[in-house]
Amino acid sequence: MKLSEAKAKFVESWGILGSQWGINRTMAQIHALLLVAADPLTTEEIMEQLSISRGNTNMNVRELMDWNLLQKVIVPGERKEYFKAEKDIWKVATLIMYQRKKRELDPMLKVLSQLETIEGVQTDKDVKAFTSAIGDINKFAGQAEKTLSTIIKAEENWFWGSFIKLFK
Amino acid sequence: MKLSEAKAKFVESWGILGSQWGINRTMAQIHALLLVAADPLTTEEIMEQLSISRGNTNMNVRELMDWNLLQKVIVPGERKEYFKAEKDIWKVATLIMYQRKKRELDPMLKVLSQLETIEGVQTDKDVKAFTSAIGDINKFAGQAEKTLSTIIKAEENWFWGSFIKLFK
DNA sequence: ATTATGTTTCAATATATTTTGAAAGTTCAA
DNA sequence: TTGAACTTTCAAAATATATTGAAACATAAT
Repeated sequence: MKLSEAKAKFVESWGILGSQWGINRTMAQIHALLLVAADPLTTEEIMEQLSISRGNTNMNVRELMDWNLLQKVIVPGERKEYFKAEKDIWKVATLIMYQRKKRELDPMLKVLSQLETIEGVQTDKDVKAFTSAIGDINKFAGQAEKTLSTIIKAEENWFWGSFIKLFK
Repeated sequence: MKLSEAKAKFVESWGILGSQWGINRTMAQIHALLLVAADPLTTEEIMEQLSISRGNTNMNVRELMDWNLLQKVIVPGERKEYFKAEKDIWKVATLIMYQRKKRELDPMLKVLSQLETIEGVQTDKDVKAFTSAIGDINKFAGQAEKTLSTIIKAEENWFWGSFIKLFK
């Protein structure tokens, strides 16, 4: 397989994977393109290589920067902005975990804790079933939150950062 | 908060969470409804409580059964089919992990391994960048695969272990 | 065998999401 | 201050996804 072909295949697969995880296809494709690029790319180059419009490129590049998955690169003497991706895949994973935890798990936990106390007698079969189910889910989500926090914290910490590299 | 209100809130939140993870909202809502229900529900009851059509209900219930998150319950003397959700939240989590691993991670690993060897000299900067990036991602995905398999396997053992105990 | 009850299918429709592209905005250099 | 180079915005269009509902199908009771 040739390099260009392999790149295209990777971009496509990463795009599909992203869309199955609630990330829009173009955003994932731009990310993929920059993950395997040797050098930073400009908006123009991204547009051309993925055959997408300027507006679409701009929007999704900004979104990726919000996630801290992309960085602007300033090339001295150039007006154009270049973009490069975070290449450390473990760092990529923790960045994504951090964003999703913040955007999804944390709000869910807030809702769940609100639902733990409801009106009605605990002897009522329906009340009992509900509080029991919510209690279990809350406990599980709380555990997940703790685990994720630990992983994310570990990555931020230099010592554990180095330690984790052993498993890469 | 009243029980009915709390249920509605939970169904809504679970639906939003699901849609952010590539699971359609209705599917997640049906799952939520049955997770906190004291007893199995019929298609009619699901339709009514979520205000959705028969076709929609049927499709998503079948999808949930494909994921093994729902089971049919036969009530003696009744024509109607009842459905109940797996309530063990850890079991739910591993069932979802299993399905997503099978549908998404495994195919991705297959693609990645195909991409590890490409034409061109390793001294080429672009080739080097590509193989290095893919190598890292592949290693990471392989580790994820192993970890998930271990978790899922452990859960299966636990499940069958308990199941077998019923016959002792 | 006929009817009543319940389930499944799927083309049409509705809804949601993504993408485009041109105009407006910004920044820099002369 | 002007204009060229580049970036951002956003309403309209395109695309993708989900939902409906009625007809076809299946099965049990009479």
